[in-house]
Amino acid sequence: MLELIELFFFAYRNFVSDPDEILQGIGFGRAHHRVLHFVNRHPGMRVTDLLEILRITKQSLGRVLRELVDQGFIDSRAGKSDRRQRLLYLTPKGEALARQFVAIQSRRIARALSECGPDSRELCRRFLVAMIDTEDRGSVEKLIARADQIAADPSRARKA
Amino acid sequence: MLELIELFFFAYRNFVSDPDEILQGIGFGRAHHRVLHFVNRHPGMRVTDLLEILRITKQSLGRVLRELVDQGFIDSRAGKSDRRQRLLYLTPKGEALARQFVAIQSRRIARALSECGPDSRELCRRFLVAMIDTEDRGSVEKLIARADQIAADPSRARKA
DNA sequence: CATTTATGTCAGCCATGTTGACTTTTTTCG
DNA sequence: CGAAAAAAGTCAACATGGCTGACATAAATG
Repeated sequence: MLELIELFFFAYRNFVSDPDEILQGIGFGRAHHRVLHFVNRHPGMRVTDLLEILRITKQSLGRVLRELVDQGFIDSRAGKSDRRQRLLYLTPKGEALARQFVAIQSRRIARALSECGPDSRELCRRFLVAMIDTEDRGSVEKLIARADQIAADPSRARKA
Repeated sequence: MLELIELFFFAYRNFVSDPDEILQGIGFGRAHHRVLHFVNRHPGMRVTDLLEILRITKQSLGRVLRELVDQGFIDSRAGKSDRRQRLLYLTPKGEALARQFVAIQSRRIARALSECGPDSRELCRRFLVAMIDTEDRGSVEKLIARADQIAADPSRARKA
């Protein structure tokens, strides 16, 4: 059991070190990456959505989000049905960056999966799901499913 | 692929949230946990060993290690064959705390494995190993093997 | 219209990681 | 033997990113 504890630690450390290289080049940090990632996956999401997904305070988010907006990676627009809201979209610049992150993260996972064999993907997925708190699994899986739907049919994203 | 990226993020977040509860109660942080964990696994390890495993600077380590020593969780002794070195051991107080961490982390993993079925442990192990940089795998596996040996035969730990 | 909600801002603090520089003691090796 | 190297430690400053509390504005709600 201790072995898996340690392997999880080392694996995750390497997993996040890949995007770090990109982040360092642009003067951003991991918090920026996370924000960019989820806005990429959920165009038109609200600030509140991000707070819920990332489980950070609005002050923490505000700092990072402001930099991403100021530097042209994210576009923040008032909602149509509720003008208090700020709906978040990636700019083309932001999308290009997000693609870079996805690519570099996917590479590591793809390589790991290919080493483990053709049927390992599903078991790994199940393991990671099982590592998530029971009460959160539904919302995480729903979040992922919804993002996949949007990727398949972009008209499903929230409009502004 | 994006699914696994996100699942890994959420899984790890939950994984480290368990020890956080303990840490918060004693006014320590994750860096303390990591130090305690590896000293537990490698009694008699040197400061340099910790720096290498954790890949942090001696200044970072020094701060946390000092607190653990000052508060009686870790015992630091000069080496016999090289008096420059500081060999690190857990005190009984430190061991008790380390046991708590191991227990709470093991619980989550054990539950996840039991959900995935009897043969999933080996595949999960392989996946996590495969997620580690190729050039680090040897040393990580050796580190784990060595710790397991010490756990099986404590006389193999470094003496001070 | 009073209250609530969504977002944003100000401020201060904390944990932990980094860099650079310097110090002391001990070990190494020519 | 002594210069150089090594192990550890310390001081200082800074960065990132998370937190708390308080406050403000605009918009929505009942």
